[in-house]
Order: sequence, then structure tokens, then C-alpha cells
Amino acid sequence: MATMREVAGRAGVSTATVSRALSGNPTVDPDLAARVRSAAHALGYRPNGVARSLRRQTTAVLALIISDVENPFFTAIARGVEDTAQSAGYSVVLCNSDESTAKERRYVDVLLQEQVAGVIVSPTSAAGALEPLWDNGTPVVAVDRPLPGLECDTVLVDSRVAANVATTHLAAQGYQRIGCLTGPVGVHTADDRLAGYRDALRAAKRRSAADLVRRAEFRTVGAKRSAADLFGIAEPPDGLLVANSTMATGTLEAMSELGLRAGRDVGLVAFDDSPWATLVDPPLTVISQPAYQIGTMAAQLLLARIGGDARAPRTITLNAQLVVRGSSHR
Amino acid sequence: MATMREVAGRAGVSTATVSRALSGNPTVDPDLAARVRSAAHALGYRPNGVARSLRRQTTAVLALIISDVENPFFTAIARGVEDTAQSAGYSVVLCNSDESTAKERRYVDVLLQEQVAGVIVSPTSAAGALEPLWDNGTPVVAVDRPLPGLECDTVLVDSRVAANVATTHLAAQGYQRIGCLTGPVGVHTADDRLAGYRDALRAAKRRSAADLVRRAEFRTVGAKRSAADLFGIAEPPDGLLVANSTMATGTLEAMSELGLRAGRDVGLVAFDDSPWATLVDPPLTVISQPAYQIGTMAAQLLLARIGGDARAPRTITLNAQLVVRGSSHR
DNA sequence: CTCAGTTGAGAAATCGTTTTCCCGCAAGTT
DNA sequence: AACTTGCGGGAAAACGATTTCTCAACTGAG
Repeated sequence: MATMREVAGRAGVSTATVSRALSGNPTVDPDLAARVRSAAHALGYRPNGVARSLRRQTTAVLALIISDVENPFFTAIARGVEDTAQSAGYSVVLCNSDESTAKERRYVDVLLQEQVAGVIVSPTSAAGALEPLWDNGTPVVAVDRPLPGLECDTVLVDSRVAANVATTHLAAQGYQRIGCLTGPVGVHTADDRLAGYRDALRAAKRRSAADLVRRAEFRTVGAKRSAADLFGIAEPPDGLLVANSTMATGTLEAMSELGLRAGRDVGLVAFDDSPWATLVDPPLTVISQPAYQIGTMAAQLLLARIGGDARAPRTITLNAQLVVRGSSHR
Repeated sequence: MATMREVAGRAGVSTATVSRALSGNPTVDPDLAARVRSAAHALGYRPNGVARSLRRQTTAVLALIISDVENPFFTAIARGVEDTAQSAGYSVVLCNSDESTAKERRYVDVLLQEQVAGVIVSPTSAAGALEPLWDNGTPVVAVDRPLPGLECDTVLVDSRVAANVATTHLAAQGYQRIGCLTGPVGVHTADDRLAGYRDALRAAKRRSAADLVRRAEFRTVGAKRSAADLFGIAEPPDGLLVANSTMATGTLEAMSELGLRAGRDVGLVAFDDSPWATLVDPPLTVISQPAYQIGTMAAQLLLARIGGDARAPRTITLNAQLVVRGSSHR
């Protein structure tokens, strides 16, 4: 790999001039600059980003820590982040914390060592693992879930309201015993969606039966078990709010095994729209979250911070949208 | 951020000793080492990875360039790569080339600048955009698709055989006019799957009607259009091989709009298993590819190269598996 | 008691840029 | 003619670690 010295030698100038010429500094004579450029080209010179980062004390890399790479909601966020970062000249490192605080901590360590310019994170739980970023002054933007202790820019979706709307919709469709299948205790979106569900039942003057609520990992298998369990109780629910799309597949699997039909037997609404939601029979009513937009907004906020924006942290709350399809009416 | 100098100052030693102590070099006195460690801890010292990389002339970062972040097949690969890299102390940068050679080229540039230790790539087309990696001596492993011109480690799935098996299965189920919906010309997997389809028809002594083959982007919308088109011709197919899961959703959408039922009206087999494949009615017969394993194998090959393995490049071909469900029989 | 051999640790070079500082030269001013 | 100004570009410092030299001190053998 050709270094700057070699380019300088070939062009008969100092490395300082090479640096200036290649970075388009106007104080360098056009002829000289051309000579430098052609020398660089001839040698196939490519600046060493590591050396540059060391000197500049910053890198053109953003990090995105998500809790599940295989969840389409998060990959859609990733795409939003990437597109925005890309067009600002930044690249994106994607890290998969797998909902594990230990992994999150490890990644934070790596990211600090690599001196990334900023971090977007969907926090696993408490802010503990992220402290070091704050200590270091690295800008952080939280997405999907707030970061309780720390003050930082945050991009959320109003899950609680959305869950409320969805539950109210189910009640309005005549479903009597509406249940809720949500994520683990402590995962903010899981708690939030449960809260919205309860808000709706309270508003509808319905008894919020504790035995109609189940919690599981945000994954297919656990959700399937919990759903089967829920449908097996003495007075099973005839309506169900499911907290994300991977859990929805688990729920549908359980229902199919039990011979329950969505809509007719159980009114069903799930968070997150998926390409397959219209393919199942009946099509699935969903709460569609603007995932891509979450990504772009988060990236914009982060880039602003990196650019020196020192205003008070902002929290942006986007709205989810109830998309009514066949699974939520008889 | 505390630097090594500060740690050295606090411990009353030189930076050289700090470096040695922290890297576990046995030539440093245990007491001293302990003193250094406690000084480092007290200052919250964290080595500067950029400086380290500059000096060591290598980084502990692998890159993975995939052609579609939102395709579950590729995210499953990503997970395999990540898990393997992680446990070897490497982190992974995920880049999304979006099937665009230009984007691929840009990423290669960034990765060279950042001096990543190695690259795993699902190449978009010709090897052109990847040349610079070779020039630089960066180890490369190709996944999913071979890299025609260049010699490098490769992890593939035998798509052609799998397509053949699937098509033969459709023929055996009594479907007469079997079509194929595949990806763009030049994308190796698309061509390969088409070739396998043709192999099967030839072996079954069937006429391989050119008008039963359609090509589209590996995406939902294009596939939907092509499928609708295909079902609209004078003598439409009664069987169809679809080249990936995003195209399968498009196909199913088109079929549902046309009132066609899988299995009964059209025998259907698609590449890639998805969590929703069992939820549609009838459940979708698929060719399941070992995506996670592709990722782990690729990462292992790459890590071996980084470790100095100089043997001749290997090509590993994994097998896909036909999972017969309801969509491929009457 | 001396000298070779070992061990531990500091000084300084190094990685490849960017950036600061400074100097020489030419043009403009009085 | 002497004196500022301004501009272009070179020399060298800096970034923060690792690693090579190098050397002092100590050990043990003869």
C-alpha cells in the first residue's frame, strides 16, 4: 500500500503539500495539486484511515447497537440509519446485542476503543452498560426505548397510545375477553404496550383480568408456548394484542395447532407490519411502526451532535398506525 | 480519555512498561504489573484502538458486505459471522451493498481505508469492485455466490441441485407446466437456480417452455408483477419455482389477487425458509438454506487466512434441503 | 572476586496522517 | 529603496500505542 511519503517523493513535494493538495486546500498551486493528484493516482494511493483518525481524533464511523438482527423492525431502522449516515460520508458498524447487557457492554468497550464518532442504541435495559460512552463524551442517541437515567436524544414510537388504540379497536369490534402477550418485564416497549392495553380496558370499563396477560421473550418459540398456554385456560381470551411480529408468528402457530381461526375465534392485532401480514388468512391487523424513519431521524440527531450541536437533548416521538385487516373482526 | 502516559505517570513507570504489563508480558515484575493495572483501573484507562491499529498495522475488525440487509437469508448469515468473529475477539462491520456495484465499490474503499483485517462478501456481480482488496492483500471470502475471476475461499449452497430437486418434486406431484421466477441476469444464484430448473425439465423429458420463465429483481414488488404477468398468459403454468423468499411473498400476493390457490391451482416451491412459511394456507414448500452455517464457515475460513493460512483457496458447498409442505401437492 | 548471562525496565523509533509553525519570495506601499 | 503583506510550501510536532534497542542490576559459575 502506497503511503503519503511515496506520493510526496514522486511528486517532488513534502507530505504536507500532498495532504493539502488531496484535501482540496485552496492555498496550494493548481499545477502542483494536479501533479500531486496524478502521482497519487499512479501509485494507487489510498489514504490510511487509521492514521487519519489518530491524528484527527475522530473517525467517520457511527455505531448502531440493536437488540436483534433478525427482527425486521430493527433491520429497517438499520437501513434508515445507514442511508442517512452514508450520504453524510459516514459508515455504520452494526452490533447485535441480542438483548444481553453483557454483550452490550462488550460492544461499548470495542466502540470506545475504535473511537467511533457516535452511537445509536436500542438499550437492553438499564443504562449501566452505556455509562462509559457518556464518560467519554461520545454522543449517544437512543431508539425504540428510552434510556431512563441518562439525558440524551431519543427517538421513540408512542407504543402506549398505539396499544391503547389497538385494544380499543378490538373492544369496539365486540371482543369481550381481550388478552395481551408482551415481552419481558423491564424491557420498556414491552411494559409500555402492556400499559396501553390496560389504559384501554380501563377506559372501556372492562375488567382487566390478570390471567389474560402473558409475558415471554420477544421471540417466536416463547410466544408460541405462552399463547398456547393462554388459550388453554378455563376462560380463554377471544381477543389478543401481541407485542411484536416475531411473537405474532408464534401466536399464529399456536392458534393453527389449536384450530383457532383469527378474527372469528380470536380477534388479533400485532405490533409491526411484515411483508407476510397480508398473506395469512385472514390477513393480520397490525400496528405499523415507522421503523425506517426512526433510523433516519436518529442518524440526523446523532450527526447534529457530532457536528457540535449543544442544545438540550430532544425526544422525538413518532406515531404508529393501526392497519385494520381481517384478523380483528368477525 | 486517559492515555497510556497518564497511567505510566501514576504508576511511576514508562509507557513501555504499561504496555507490557497490560498485555500480560511475563517479563514484567508481578508487583509492578499489579501497580500498573490498578493505576489503569483508577484512571478508567481504555487503550486507544486506533493508535494500536496504526502501530500494529492491523485491526480486529471484519467486514461483511451483503446485498440486502432486509433479506432474512442475509441477516442469518450475518448472525453466523458475528457469533464466530465475536468469540475470536473480532468485531464485525456490516455493509449493505443493495445489489449495487457502485455502493460495493464505495464500501471497499472505506474498508481499505479503515484497514479491516478481512472481508466477507456476497458479490453483486463481476469481481471488478473487489480488485482493490486483492491488490492490498486483504483476505476475502465470498459467500452465496462465487467470484468468477478471482481465486478465493468461497462458501456456497448448491442452488442448482436444489432447484433441480425442487422442480423434479413438482413434476412428480403431477404438475404439467412448471414455470420459474428467478432473479436478474448476471446474479449468479439467479442463473444457477434457473439452470437447475432446466436440468430437471430436461431429465423429465419435459419441454422447457421459454415463456414460463420470468426474471425480476430479488424483491417483492417486481416479483409480484412478474408473477401476475406469468399467470396471465394464454397457457399459464400450473407449477412454479420461485428463487427467494422476498419473491415468494410477491408471488403469493399476486396469486391471492388472482384467486389462485397454492397447491390446488399452482404447485409452489420457493427458496429460503421463513418463519411465516408455515402460517400461510396452504403452508409453503421451501428449499431451506443453511444460512447461519454459511456465516460461521465463512468467518472460520477468513479467520484462518488472517491467521496466516496460505493453503490454496477452498470452496465449500453446503446442501440445501427441500422441505415439503402443502403448497406443492393437490 | 570477576565475568558471562539473565532479567527487568526505560528511551526512543515507529506506524501514516494532519496541522502548526515558520520562512522565503514576490507584489504592493510610501 | 526600504518595508509591510500575503502567499505558497517545507520542516517538524503531534496523535497514542507497540516494539526494538539498550543498559543497569542482579545471579551464579569458575
